[in-house]
Amino acid sequence: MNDQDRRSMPLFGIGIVIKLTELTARQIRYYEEHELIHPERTSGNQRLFSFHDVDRLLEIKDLLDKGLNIAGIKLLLSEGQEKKEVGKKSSESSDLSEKDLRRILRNELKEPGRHGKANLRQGELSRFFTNHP
Amino acid sequence: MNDQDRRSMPLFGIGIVIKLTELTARQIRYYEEHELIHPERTSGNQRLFSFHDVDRLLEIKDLLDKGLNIAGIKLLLSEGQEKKEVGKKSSESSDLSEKDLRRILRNELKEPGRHGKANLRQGELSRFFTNHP
DNA sequence: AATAATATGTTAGGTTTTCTAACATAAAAA
DNA sequence: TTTTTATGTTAGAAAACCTAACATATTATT
Repeated sequence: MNDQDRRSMPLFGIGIVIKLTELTARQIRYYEEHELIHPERTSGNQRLFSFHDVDRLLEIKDLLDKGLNIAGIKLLLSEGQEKKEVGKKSSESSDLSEKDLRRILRNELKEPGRHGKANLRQGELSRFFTNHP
Repeated sequence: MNDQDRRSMPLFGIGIVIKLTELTARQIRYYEEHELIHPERTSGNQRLFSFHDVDRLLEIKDLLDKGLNIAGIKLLLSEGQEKKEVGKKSSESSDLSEKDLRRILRNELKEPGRHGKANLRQGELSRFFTNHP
């Protein structure tokens, strides 16, 4: 089992995730509804979150704090996932380059620090529990 | 927050622990009843296990496989916990030195390997998720 | 061998947690 | 001003978990 597997292993119930992220259940489910996270389910349909999911949620929280909306966050976080996106004739849903948009958003956020609210920074949970590089 | 805190942070519901350890709920509760583990509880009295708890459970499983009973395991695993054991006039409950007993049990187990049942070895879960030293 | 202890299975009834779906609403965007 | 967005709240149902009790196979003790 590699690091990637470990980070995506379904481990946490929503109750613990609520405490870890300080998000509400409603928020977490809303972000899932909008495909920002994709937690597993138990056989009985209860959500099971991985380290990776929790990291994403912390990132989402951070970006919302910074004024982004769900659509923007979705673009930002979908970085690197556009692997075998087959059959998408250039610009399926938006009409300006998504890569450019991402770059814009990215730059819009380059002023760091001074957003001291979350008890766990950004996407640091799994790093917290995994390696200290 | 240090490593110790991380390892003892209550994170897992019993359902996930059942999968991780391949123990039954009955077994896990029985081991708690006999004070081999001390999982936290939610405000609603549901058990919440830490990495450390899961490690202990894997160790317990291993030792049971090797023929130890609960009492023996309890002695073995209580290693290092006899810090400020005040007011215990020498041998409270047993009459031969507990330290000796532990040493005996310890030696009884020095033939390793060939017990290939558990899917996760010994007390390796949290190491799996934390540092690779 | 007979009896007792140990470790675990099973079941029942109750409580807690989580689920979806619907409606409500403040703030932001159009 | 009207619409959209992100979140709150509520209700009813399902899932997960709880304790307690009784059952039982295996192992120890007498």
